[in-house]
Amino acid sequence: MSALKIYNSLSRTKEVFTPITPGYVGMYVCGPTVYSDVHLGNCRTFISFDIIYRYLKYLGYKVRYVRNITDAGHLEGDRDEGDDKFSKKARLEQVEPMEIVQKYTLGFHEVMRLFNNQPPSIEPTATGHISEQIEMVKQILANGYAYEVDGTVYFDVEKYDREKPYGILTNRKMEDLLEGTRELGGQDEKRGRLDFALWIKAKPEHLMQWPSPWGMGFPGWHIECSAMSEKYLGKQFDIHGGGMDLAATHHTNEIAQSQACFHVSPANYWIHTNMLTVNGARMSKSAGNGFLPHELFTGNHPLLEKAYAPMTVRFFMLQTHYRSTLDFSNEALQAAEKGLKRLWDAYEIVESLEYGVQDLVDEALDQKCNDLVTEFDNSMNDDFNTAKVLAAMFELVPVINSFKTQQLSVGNIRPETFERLKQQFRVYLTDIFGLTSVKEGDNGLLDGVLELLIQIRKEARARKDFATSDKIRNELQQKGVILKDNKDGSVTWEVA
RNA sequence: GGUGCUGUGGCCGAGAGGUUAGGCACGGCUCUGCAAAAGCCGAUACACCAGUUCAAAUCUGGUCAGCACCUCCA
Repeated sequence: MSALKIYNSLSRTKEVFTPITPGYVGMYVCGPTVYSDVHLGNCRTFISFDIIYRYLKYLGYKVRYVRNITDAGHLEGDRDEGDDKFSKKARLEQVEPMEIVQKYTLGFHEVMRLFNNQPPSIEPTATGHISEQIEMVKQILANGYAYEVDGTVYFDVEKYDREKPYGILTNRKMEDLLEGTRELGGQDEKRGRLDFALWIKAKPEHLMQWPSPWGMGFPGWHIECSAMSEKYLGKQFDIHGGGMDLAATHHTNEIAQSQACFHVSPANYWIHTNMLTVNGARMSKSAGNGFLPHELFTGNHPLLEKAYAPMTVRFFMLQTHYRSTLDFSNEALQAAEKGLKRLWDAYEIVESLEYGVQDLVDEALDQKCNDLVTEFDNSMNDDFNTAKVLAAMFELVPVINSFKTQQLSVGNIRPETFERLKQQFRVYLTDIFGLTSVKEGDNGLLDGVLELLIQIRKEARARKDFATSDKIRNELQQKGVILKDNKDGSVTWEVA
């Protein structure tokens, strides 16, 4: 089997993945800021990392997956002043900031559950790690990479850059970065234009504040991830992930903080997932083009023609590589819905098939099946190329369907080939891709009624009373139930 | 302005010097009482202009168009 290769943002190339400790992987992913509902773009990132998490486990690694909840310190504006997002929202809704945090954390978890994302191993919160953040700020100060001005502590970017390249993650030079920022105003406390706050002095009316060596205040946004990743994964760990939008500022600052504090680069592999777009423009909260998951599941959105199941959306995302932008549209979603059904039907068929007696083995067919199944792992090892895995799976669908219709016999391939095909189909679809059945749940009553109708129709057909049989089928179809007459005389039904 | 990325058939999207990606939609055929489903076959392609090469959608240079980040956002 090929070795796992991961595109590393640090080197901008695909690298063979080698964990620090053989057999173990530490992975940190930047989680949501819980001051409002997560939109689909956020979900895409977490679904991408869920697949990565599941695949690493499939490869046999023991994975510690840490994903934080940001519930403090995230400022509204681009300057290190003003309220954080929680305080602002709390004032708006006239509740406690922690009520905001609780509400949207629960909502986030519910959405993750609907998408069948596995929970991370540890989900630490910023407010739960204030002292760790303070300790880190103290150490950075002691190491000389930060300075305090009136209760606020800033990171000295230009000093840091003289020793370590600050813009290493996004390949930017200091001069270019400075060019893109405004001049410091007279009232600015910061020494350098790129300096960012590690700890921020709170105004008396500020709702969320903690005591620190610099007075009452709250942590800057970036320090929480550095402090919590160090606490649970160590000063150096394997993978750090997040959305691409976080690379230039948040992750760049994380690297600088950790280096300044511990003198090592925190993560070996940086993975960045690309954005979800709507009509070619990035989906974002501020642009107002965000889709909420429940709008999608209910179809209650002006741009949606119908509702889409969570699994349809998950599958839709799997059809694109995680580093490509993915454009969101009705057409694409409908195509995904049909494609998933075709694939899932084939999966159910292969699950129900048993290997009987070996027939004359069709060498070309046997080889084709084996090659396509081998493609699954090879494609995933090539930087988690889920789209390519799906292509291989779809190529197996006609083969599987032909086993059912007996246009091909299962005995035409070797028993070990069949078992491997069956197992890998299941493992990939359910364990790695995390897909579940989109069918309606068990409904004994409906089941019984339909069996009766199918029986009456069968009798009508037996006496060639097609008017009656067609009436039953057509009217059921209008009610949303599709009957299918199979070759072997059996009849199956499904909800449209 | 800086840093990157992208431009693939009607739509969505992989791939990456020679070999069918795949899905959806479309056309033909088979099966079927008729359908549906399924199977088989098929058409439509790599933004533009040069260059390298026996061979380029794939490499190089240029042109055009778009996107993202550099400011809160996954």
